[in-house]
Amino acid sequence: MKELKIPEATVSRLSVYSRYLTGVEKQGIVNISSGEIAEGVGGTPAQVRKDLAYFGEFGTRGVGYNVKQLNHEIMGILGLKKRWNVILIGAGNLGSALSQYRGFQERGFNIIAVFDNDMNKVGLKLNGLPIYAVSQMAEFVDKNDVSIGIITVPAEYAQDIADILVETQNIKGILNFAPVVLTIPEEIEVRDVDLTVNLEVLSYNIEKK
Amino acid sequence: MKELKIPEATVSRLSVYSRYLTGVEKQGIVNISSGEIAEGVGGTPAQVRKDLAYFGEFGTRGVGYNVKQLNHEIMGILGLKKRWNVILIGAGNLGSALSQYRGFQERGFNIIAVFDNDMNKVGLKLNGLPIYAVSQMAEFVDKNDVSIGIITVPAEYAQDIADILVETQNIKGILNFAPVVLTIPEEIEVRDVDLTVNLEVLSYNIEKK
DNA sequence: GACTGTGAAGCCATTCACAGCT
DNA sequence: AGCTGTGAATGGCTTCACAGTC
Repeated sequence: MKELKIPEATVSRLSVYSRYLTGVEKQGIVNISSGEIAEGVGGTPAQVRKDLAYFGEFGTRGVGYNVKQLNHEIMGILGLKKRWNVILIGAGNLGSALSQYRGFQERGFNIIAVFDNDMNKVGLKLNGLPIYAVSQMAEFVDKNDVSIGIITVPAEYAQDIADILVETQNIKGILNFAPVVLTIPEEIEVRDVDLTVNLEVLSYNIEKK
Repeated sequence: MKELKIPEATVSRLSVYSRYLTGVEKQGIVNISSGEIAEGVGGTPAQVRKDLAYFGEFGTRGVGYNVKQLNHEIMGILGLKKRWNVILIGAGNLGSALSQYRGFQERGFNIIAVFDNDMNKVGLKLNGLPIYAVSQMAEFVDKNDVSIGIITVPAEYAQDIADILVETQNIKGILNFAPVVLTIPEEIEVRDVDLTVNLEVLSYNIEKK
């Protein structure tokens, strides 16, 4: 095992491997080769082995990997052995969809509250989750050990929300769905999810032909 | 201008540049430098110039780029001068969110119908869009010149939906939100959007520190 | 003086190919 | 024989640095 710089693409793939392995595990399969994993996730065997080798020697030569054990290792690497408390800001359509998204729960992310500035929504529930006013957000974050915020407000409000989250000193990461670049101190992790970019790359690739 | 292989990352960034320029254009700004674009989208000036240079010489030395003209060029490159007819398969939460998502409309993607196999939903409207049965999908695609399908069904049904879309001979691209690898003939473009991967990379980056 | 366009250099990620275990 | 782990080779993307143009 080497303590090298890990490619971000490797980390993304580990996440995919882990979800795939979770499914395989449920089927009761005990061992799996890099080739089988590659097949299952749409990659190459060499890539799978290289990705895993950044973090240790998890396999057995001639045999492959123990599914359960490997998945456990990967989840440890990704920080998924514990559960994360997450809040969602923006009770619009996308926020509503994400608040109910099974995948987050299944992978250890508990969305515990939703925040919005629309006073018609505040006090109501969104898929069983309480909706609070943004003015209550900082206090809530600190009291409830929230470390990740998901921003699904319109672009023009995203920076304001980010500023409040940063101030809490508890938030360590932000998943931003607003199509705007956030200015955030670098000790806080930010990832942008851009839904239209994906459609536009598709459009480009189609037209190119 | 060279007809080289274009990095996919470049295409993604062009999409971001274009959306940014659309905003700048609305402010009535006429010219912009690579440095200003970089600032606006969170990149570097050299990157911006290199990305654009793959497709032509759009700027003026000493001056910069004409905002409106550059945006028009980029939209042409991305295939966004026309509008695309899009259908959405899966009238669940995520589908509902996407069907209403402004960003798609604004960028030239018309979602014209939603399909679902839940007979309690079929016949109803989702944010003003008709919900049809999946059995009607192939016919609809061919009659309405639909070229892109957005899959938001659970993982276990995604391949079946993809198979139907492929059969239509009209669909040219698929945006897949199901966390599963689709088997698709290579003449059809596929892009996967994986929501949990982003959260897990965030988790990894937070833990790493 | 300001800013683009671009070859060259540098850096990062993927693929290859094989030694090393079981 | 089968499959992992990994240095080396390759390929691709980004950054640098400067010539070219206005």
